[in-house]
Amino acid sequence: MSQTATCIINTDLLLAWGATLHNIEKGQVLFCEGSNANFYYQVVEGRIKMCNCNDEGKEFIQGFFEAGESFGEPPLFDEAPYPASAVADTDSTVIRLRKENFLQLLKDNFDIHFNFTQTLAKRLRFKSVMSKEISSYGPSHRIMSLLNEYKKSHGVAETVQMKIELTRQQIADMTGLRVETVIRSIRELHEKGKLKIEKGKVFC
Amino acid sequence: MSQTATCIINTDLLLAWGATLHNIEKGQVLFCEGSNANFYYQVVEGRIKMCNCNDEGKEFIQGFFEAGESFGEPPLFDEAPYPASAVADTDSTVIRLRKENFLQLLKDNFDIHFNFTQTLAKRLRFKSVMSKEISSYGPSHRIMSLLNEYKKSHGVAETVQMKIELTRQQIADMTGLRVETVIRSIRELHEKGKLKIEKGKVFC
DNA sequence: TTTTAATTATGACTTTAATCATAAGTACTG
DNA sequence: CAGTACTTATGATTAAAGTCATAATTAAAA
Repeated sequence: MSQTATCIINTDLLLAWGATLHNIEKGQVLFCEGSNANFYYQVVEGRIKMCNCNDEGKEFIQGFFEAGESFGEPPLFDEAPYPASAVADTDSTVIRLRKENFLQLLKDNFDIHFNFTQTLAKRLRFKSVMSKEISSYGPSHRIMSLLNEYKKSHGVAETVQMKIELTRQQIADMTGLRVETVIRSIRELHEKGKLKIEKGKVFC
Repeated sequence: MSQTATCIINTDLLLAWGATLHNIEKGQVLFCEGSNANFYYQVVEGRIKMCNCNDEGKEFIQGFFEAGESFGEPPLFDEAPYPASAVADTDSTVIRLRKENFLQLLKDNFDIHFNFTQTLAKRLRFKSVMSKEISSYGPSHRIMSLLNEYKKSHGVAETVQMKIELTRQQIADMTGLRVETVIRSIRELHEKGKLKIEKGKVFC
């Protein structure tokens, strides 16, 4: 189930460098927007949500991170506080390594450093695509674009159909729309044959 | 004028590695969205705009890059095409280095590699902030947030006032709004004393 | 300085997604 | 399998930004 093959950094290596494993329950907060970063984090099992909460309580989801993926890295490099909070979206296991050890690990190992740089580049690409979508297109287009990125990140070809493990609310929070708008747009996309709804679940 | 101190990679070093300088006129395109990347780019003088053009001709500006900053890097690391186009916003000089040489340069020099990783981290932070703003807040809030980021990227403290070298149209294209909306919002912010308009120019 | 181009300004109207309210469907729990 | 919680569904209304049209400033060029 968990795609250990695409781990950013091998779990055993992290453990050898002094990393520790942590089980966290759904809903538990790992770190908060505005606080300082002391650890490098990687998902071992489950799903972590990075999100912002605005003044009126509306949530914006920066992204989900699954097995093998790292998250919350920018503050390790620019000394500024976290731009978003990390919350367990399902019961999860994460591995974390002290910042100093992580930076030393990068220094000692070019391949890992380079692999990590590739990760940031990919993340940047995802952000570029989503911000373009959010600011230039209407609901349906945004949603389709998100679903395609979702598939891509799960290694599924655009031509192959997969079950999308996101609620309408989560899609809304990732695209800057309201639940009702997402529900209506997805219905419309279903009617136009651009995706399929089965027992409420989206297949795309 | 040009902040050579904060160069991602020293110009002389790049030249020693075989980089070449290029003068480009305002409006000239350096590379296009969807094409493949062969070079690492850095601004020597002037300003480069990274942007997307949607179906209806509406432009979305991913960001501006000024003296010392690099741009268009993600494709050098993930083999995918450019997510946006690069256009000279003013007459500019850029320095570019063949991809293979650039990657070798990173391999041979940890400090540069690390410095580069820091750059990507900062860029990612900017994108996180802007996408949160665009999807969660109204025009005035988005604009203020962009202007603050603009100041930060120019090394100006939030408390100090500076002239914003962006037209209303450019602000609109960076925040996903329309010119008229930006004009009206900036007027309103001016009336509320959150910024100042002098001969049409914004001071914040 | 005069002309021209680009940018900012403002009003009237329209569209679209947000909001509010309520109901139906699905899935988890004891 | 009944009951509860969550998610999806749908209609009616509202508000806010987009659109269109036109004018006034400001900056650049002749």
